[in-house]
Amino acid sequence: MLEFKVLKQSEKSKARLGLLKTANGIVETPTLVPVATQAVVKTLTSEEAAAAGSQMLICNTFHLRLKPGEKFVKSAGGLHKFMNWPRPLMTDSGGFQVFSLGFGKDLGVGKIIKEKTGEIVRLGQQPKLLKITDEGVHFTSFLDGSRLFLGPEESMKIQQALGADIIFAFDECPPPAAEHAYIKKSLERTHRWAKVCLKAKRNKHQALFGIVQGGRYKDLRQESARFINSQPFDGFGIGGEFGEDKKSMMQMLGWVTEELDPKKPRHLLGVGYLEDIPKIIKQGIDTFDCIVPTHYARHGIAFISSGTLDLLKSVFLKDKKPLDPKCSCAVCANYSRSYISHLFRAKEITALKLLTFHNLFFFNQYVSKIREDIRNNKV
RNA sequence: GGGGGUGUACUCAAGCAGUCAACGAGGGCAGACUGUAAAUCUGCUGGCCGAACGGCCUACGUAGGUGCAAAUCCUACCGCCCCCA
Repeated sequence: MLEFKVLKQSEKSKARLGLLKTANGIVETPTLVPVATQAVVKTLTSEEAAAAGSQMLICNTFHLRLKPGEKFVKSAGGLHKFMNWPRPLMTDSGGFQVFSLGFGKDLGVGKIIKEKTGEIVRLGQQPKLLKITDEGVHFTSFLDGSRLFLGPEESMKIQQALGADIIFAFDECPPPAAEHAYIKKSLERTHRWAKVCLKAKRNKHQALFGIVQGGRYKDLRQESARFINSQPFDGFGIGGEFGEDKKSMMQMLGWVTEELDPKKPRHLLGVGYLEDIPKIIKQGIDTFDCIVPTHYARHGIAFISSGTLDLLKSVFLKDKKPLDPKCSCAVCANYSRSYISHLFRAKEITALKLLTFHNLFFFNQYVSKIREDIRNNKV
């Protein structure tokens, strides 16, 4: 099972240094959990993901249910063996797809909304591509049009077959800027589902995290955090939206972490622009996953100590420096901006791999430095 | 030498009298992306003025012509391609 030890609680902030012991290894926290939706960190082998400093990966129940189907993964001996990742693994429950394939797609918005919008989703509203009921969510597969139903039991069953070390309760990730009444109703559903997930069977080594929702509303965030905290979960996930700016985001995170048992790990779902990372850690977050380092890499953006580079820009063709002169990764040791820029402009797939590796290494290094800072009383 | 075809913006390529500064694609440029339907998506891409509607100028091989109006029709010339001798 899961063991979580807080090695040090910062006196300057809510940040803490910890060790998360899973059946497949130990994770030093705080840590970034790179996203491996389809049982792969896109463009990298599992060995490379590890070489980039990744300690734990998160795969997706929804995607693996559709492709290849959990039975193939199970017959391969589980996710760890299937993807050759003999280290800690998480699976997301599919709750995020309720949003990303639903209102997120309809409204053309991400999880976090930039401009002030007011309340744009009302109680009773349904997204176009899927139907949310009290039992679960009916999806239409984008692969072949087939119907897929995902509810708490289904999600748990699939996650049991996949066999990750940490699995998440099936939640509704509600759209940002939904009105209070919508979030309240959604929250009741998510809480009911949380109880169903707790009752469902899972493998002995699997820890179950409950997910706190509540949108941008303080009363609902607190209510959700208290409820999830009162249940026998092994840890917490914090999901949904966090308002329109970073300040409100940190405030909202604070409402939640205040209510959570400090002895259990907290995972923030899907947040992690580089500049967000120190802030969420200071709010008491232990682990967090984010597509940014890998996703942006495939779009040509390198994260470096002095900011970001867009390798698609022609200026980099004549730039012989490494991506980041201060970075000690294998890509920076061996390749120039010029070369990587050329590969991008020539649409060579190796470009994606080189940048993904660097970004991941850079993010992991960045978080490792924060762990150091917590240890040394700097954070 | 005879016959046929063709020449369009950075490139390829549509258009074959007015709705054409010219479809589309590539390239170029700019922007977006936070529990990944994402090696993706969006916008711009002749010049000048304008926030915009729009206006003016220059442009469809070259030079003339017809016509209210030409990338589109006619004449000559130039270049490329194919077939026959």
